[in-house]
Amino acid sequence: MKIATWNINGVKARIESLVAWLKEAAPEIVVLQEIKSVDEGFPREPIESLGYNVATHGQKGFNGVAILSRLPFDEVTRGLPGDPDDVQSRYIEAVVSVKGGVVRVGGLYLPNGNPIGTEKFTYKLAWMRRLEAHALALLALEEPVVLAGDYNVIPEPIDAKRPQNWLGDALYQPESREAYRRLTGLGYTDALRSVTDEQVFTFWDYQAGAFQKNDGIRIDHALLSPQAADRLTAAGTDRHVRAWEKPSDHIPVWIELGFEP
DNA sequence: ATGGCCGGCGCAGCCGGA
Repeated sequence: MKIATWNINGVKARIESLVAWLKEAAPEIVVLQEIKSVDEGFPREPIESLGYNVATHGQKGFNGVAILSRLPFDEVTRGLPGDPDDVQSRYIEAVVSVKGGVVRVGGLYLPNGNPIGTEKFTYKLAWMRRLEAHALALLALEEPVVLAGDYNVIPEPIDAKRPQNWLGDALYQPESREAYRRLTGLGYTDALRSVTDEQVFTFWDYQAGAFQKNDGIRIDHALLSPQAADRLTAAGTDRHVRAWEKPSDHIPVWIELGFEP
């Protein structure tokens, strides 16, 4: 089964591209970030028409995440545990049944954190601590777990065309990269990095002709619990989508797991 | 070499993004 993540930067602005991509990529499960919509404003119909169940965790104007699944949801939970006062919609998790068990998918939109030295960066690091705690708790379930989304972390120098340009940026701070490494240290596998050593990007800024110059970064990731990593057969990106009319600045990232629906 | 964008909100121009 194919599971994908895509920061679409506004679901209403991207609905035509989303439908076109769902038709061609045909993923079983998709997590979306930056839907920038309240739940009632989410364009469910064109997606449900393609055979997807839709669960949203929206917010007015910015942020917002969603999960689409051709398999019925056994369970959906909204919000990342660990801070009841956090009002930002950045996490949604669902469980679906497959032959012989379940797959659990968490879709996340990790805070950008810029500029460093402000409460925005503090919030990012606190959010990553909460994600770490939740990821650890999920390991105890011994299920195939996929934590996919826009992590807003450039893990290594190879993950940026010009790493020196990101030295003062929250996406590439030592604290951000350490927090990401703690997730893999728990036993989660960076799916894309486990299938290739090559430079792969998932984001190119709208400004300065960044895509034309391939001045990109890899910040959208899928982390796999051991039970999911054991079933990983492929991982990749849909780079051509960035060249479409009115593109998101991020592209879809996908994995294939050897589970039968 | 430098600087160059986009979506939402709401109807001008700012906020947030990365």
